[in-house]
Amino acid sequence: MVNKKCISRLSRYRKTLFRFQELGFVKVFSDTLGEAVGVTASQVRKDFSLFGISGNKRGGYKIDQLIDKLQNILGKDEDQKVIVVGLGNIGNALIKYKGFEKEGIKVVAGFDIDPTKINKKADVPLLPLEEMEDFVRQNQIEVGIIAVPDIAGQQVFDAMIAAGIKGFLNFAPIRYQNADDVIINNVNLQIELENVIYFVNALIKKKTK
Amino acid sequence: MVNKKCISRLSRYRKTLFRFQELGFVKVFSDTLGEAVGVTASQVRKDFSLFGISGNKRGGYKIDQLIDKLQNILGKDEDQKVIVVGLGNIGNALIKYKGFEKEGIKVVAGFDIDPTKINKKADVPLLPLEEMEDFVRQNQIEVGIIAVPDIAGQQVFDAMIAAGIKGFLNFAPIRYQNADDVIINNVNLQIELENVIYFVNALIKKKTK
DNA sequence: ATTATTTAGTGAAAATATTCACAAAAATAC
DNA sequence: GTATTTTTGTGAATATTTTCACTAAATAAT
Repeated sequence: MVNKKCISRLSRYRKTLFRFQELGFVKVFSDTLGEAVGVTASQVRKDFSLFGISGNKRGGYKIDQLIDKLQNILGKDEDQKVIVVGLGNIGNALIKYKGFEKEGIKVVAGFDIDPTKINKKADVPLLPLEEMEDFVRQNQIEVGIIAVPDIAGQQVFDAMIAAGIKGFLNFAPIRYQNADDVIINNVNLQIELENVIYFVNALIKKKTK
Repeated sequence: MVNKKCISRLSRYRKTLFRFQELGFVKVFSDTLGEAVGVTASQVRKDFSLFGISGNKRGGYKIDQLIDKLQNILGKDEDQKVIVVGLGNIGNALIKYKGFEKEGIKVVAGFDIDPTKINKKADVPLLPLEEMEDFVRQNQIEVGIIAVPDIAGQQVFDAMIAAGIKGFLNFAPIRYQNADDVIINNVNLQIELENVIYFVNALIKKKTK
């Protein structure tokens, strides 16, 4: 079944395939790719079969074609424009982060309610929050990153929905109300870190007993 | 079964319980808590049962006791010290990020190979990478955050392992070699964003057809 | 006191996700 | 040109996770 985890794997396959391509490889097998990505060969084949991607028996998959198909599935035929709302530590980091551009994702603007954060002439323009809705409509932005404090989250979310944003990468540690018909992917760094701490403690307990 | 997702839910329960506690509530039911967190009541009860947490039939769970037990499980009886390696955009943001402190997690130092990033007198000291191993040993750090470029990842990882770090929150988009007996939690913001983009496109296709 | 109601705790069932295992196709070897 | 090997594609089997559904305990109502 096609779910979040499955799509993440496709992203990882693609990334690995780019690397293989750069190294001059032309074809790849499910076991090679699987090993590089850290999944089983069956998983690779099952994922591909789910999306109707096929290779050649005994011949593996042609890397070029495979990348093309993945690009198509992951929607990277053209650049994807995203905005960042909230220019605190995380928001600012994401705007400066170069990793997105490689995959055809372009952060086109940042927004904040704090006037001291505004810089319309910056490389990626940093604009006042009240300009967000117009900007989104004019530039037909579909995806936004929320990096505001939890207290401001719902309000910002509502405004983004009103402007027409359909997908959210959300760093604010809250669950949004009226979130039907949109995609929300929550990233909670606190929880991720707590997870590490739990399993480290579990590991150490296991060893000492 | 106790897995990453399950522990994440415990973290979310705890967070929600703190909120309830602040609002003056004394007890909570599995359905109330579940709704607040966004999971079913059965899921809440199952999770608790897995860790031997019990409430009272018809009486629900006492919030104080519940928090205590969760603190115990998640290892927050005392402060957890972590370091950040890599003082680029993400690394810096994490050092300044206040969200961790609330849950008893303290970022005690940052490290980078670039001398211009060093500031030993900062609130959270920013130190040269070569001091990392000593620092980790002297302060008995068990958990570290890797926020270096992928190219530097493995080397930094090896050094951290050598110093005795047992758990990693990793932002570098690579899979580490020789990663047995340690905990690695990978966070890949690119993949998370690509996920949103995929599902937004899928959503829009579904509507227009 | 007795009855009715609510809610935890938990095995069983259902739903999901992953792996297995093998047939069929393609390439290679002889 | 036939046999052998390799690797895909996939239905079946297995494993994992979540939900269901019911028992039993606690509380409240009569």
